[in-house]
Amino acid sequence: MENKDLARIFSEIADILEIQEANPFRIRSFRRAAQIIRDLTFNGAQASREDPEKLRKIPGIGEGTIKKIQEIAETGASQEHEDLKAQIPPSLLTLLELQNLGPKKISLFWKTLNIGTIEELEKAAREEKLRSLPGMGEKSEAKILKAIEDHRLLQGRFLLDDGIEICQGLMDHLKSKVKLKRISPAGSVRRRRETVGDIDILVTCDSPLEAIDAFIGHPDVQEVLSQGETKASVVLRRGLQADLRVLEDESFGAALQYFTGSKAHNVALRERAKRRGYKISEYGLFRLDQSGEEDPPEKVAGENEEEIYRLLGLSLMPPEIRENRGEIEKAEAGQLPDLVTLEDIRGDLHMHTTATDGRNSIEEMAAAGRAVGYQYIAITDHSKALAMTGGLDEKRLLGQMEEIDQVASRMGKIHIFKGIEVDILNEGDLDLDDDVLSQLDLVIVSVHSRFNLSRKEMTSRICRALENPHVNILAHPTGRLLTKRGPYQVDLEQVIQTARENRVCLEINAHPSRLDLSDVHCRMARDQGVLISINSDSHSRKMLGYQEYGLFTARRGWLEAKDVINTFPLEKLRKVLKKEEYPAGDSRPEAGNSKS
DNA sequence: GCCGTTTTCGGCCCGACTGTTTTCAGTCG
Repeated sequence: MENKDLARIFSEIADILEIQEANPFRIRSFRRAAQIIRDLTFNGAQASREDPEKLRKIPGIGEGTIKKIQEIAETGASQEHEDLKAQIPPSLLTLLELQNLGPKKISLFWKTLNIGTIEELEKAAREEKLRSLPGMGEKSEAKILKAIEDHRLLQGRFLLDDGIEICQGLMDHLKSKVKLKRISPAGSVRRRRETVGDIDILVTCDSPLEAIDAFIGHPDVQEVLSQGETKASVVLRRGLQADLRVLEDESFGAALQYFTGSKAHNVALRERAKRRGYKISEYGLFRLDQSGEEDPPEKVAGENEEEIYRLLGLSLMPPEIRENRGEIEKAEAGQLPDLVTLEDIRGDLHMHTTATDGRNSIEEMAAAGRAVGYQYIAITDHSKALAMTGGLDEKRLLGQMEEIDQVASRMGKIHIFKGIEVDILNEGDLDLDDDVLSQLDLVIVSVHSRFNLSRKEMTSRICRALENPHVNILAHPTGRLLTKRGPYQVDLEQVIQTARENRVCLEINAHPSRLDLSDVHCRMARDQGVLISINSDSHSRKMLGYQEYGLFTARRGWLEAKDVINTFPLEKLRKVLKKEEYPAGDSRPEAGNSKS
């Protein structure tokens, strides 16, 4: 039993209790437990049997939680969870995924109109049956229809971290069951797209049928869609489709190229091949005879990707940029970007501590940063407007700055920047006084409220904040939550220009559910010479590892190390934060020519 | 459900916004 599965049970219990209007503090306990379990650095189910004291010592985990974990570890389920599920329609919880719809409203709709599914809710809203309910009106009805529309648009895709994890699990399973020669993920997982629609795995081996059997025999397989000698398709328990293809060694590279895509990239590549007298397929690159007929086709490449690209006059390009956004032209000219790598990253400039809504102390975060080899980190807790997190006011912030000095003197080796993630208020004012901001090394600004301003209002609100001379970084610039909430309306071109003029950097928030800036906007910023900071926005030390996902997005946005400030050595970064330097893009040859 | 302690039960991050009300409930972060 994985921590994620355990955590899901606890949070579902909380969801159902909430709909039933149970004791809110009990609900909060379940949620807290779910969060803690999700973030455990060891297997919780296993610990509950072998060393329950290890769990008991964690604040927020009490006897009740431990008993539940033990029960789930032993029986695979929790009786209370099962009982609760039996009391509501199974689909009721999915209504919680709709924006602006919480447990109270859902409970009301269910109890008065017997609404248990999104479809029923939509019907009721269209028939104007909701508006007569207490606390409801025309506008609420319209908002619900909008939320349903948003939900449909975002449905059916999974976050990249889930995709990678599920894919890795399947690959590990295959490797443990069958002797494989080669194995690789393909598709959007390999391209590191921010969300993935399905999982593609390619293998070569001597016994294809065994590979197929092992694949469909995975414990998470819920349904086998198709099963043949070289290919199988399944639906996994979590609703995601996965495909396995078993190949010959000599066509592995061709298949990898073909199934990695993207579709647009492949179409462009096939056109190019045809112009040059080739045909390209999942089985290889074939030279056609003079007449353009393929009889007999001569296979000239297929075992590895590099050969195929080389014969088409192209250097091999990283999977992340295969989107037909100009990479083929650059590859032809030998001008592919030298993409930033994880090894280039020297620090993390956005993280929280127990002073607000983080779960580790300054010292713990610094130690964790040092452990991953960082030269510097920045402590950037929330400001007071975010009351729910216990955001810092001026006085507490000054206290924290002193504390950072003390920790820094103890820690040595890793540099700790004193920072803040200060809220951008309604009109673009900042939530803390300028004279305190001026004493910090690093000021991050971000929007956490009033997401539905008009595009014009939001743009001017954000730009006004960027004009404050103390501001260094705009965090999660569009506020989106992948698969849950779209970006707020904002003119990013205007924001990018304002950032450039004021020597402000834009963030790639590396949290897998944000990845904000997106790859495309990242490229846009880069082309305008705006510097980027890749930040984990960690709320616990474990989350420092999210940097990898920010890095994927940066690579998909064509960033090189010189575009990313947290690849800079300490002294250079200091100058950027003081706005003495802003070494980006002044003479970027392709500035303004990004092809999309 | 968890915690701390006043060892046996009471308290448990909260402010802003929206749409509905005519003083507030629900949702979000």
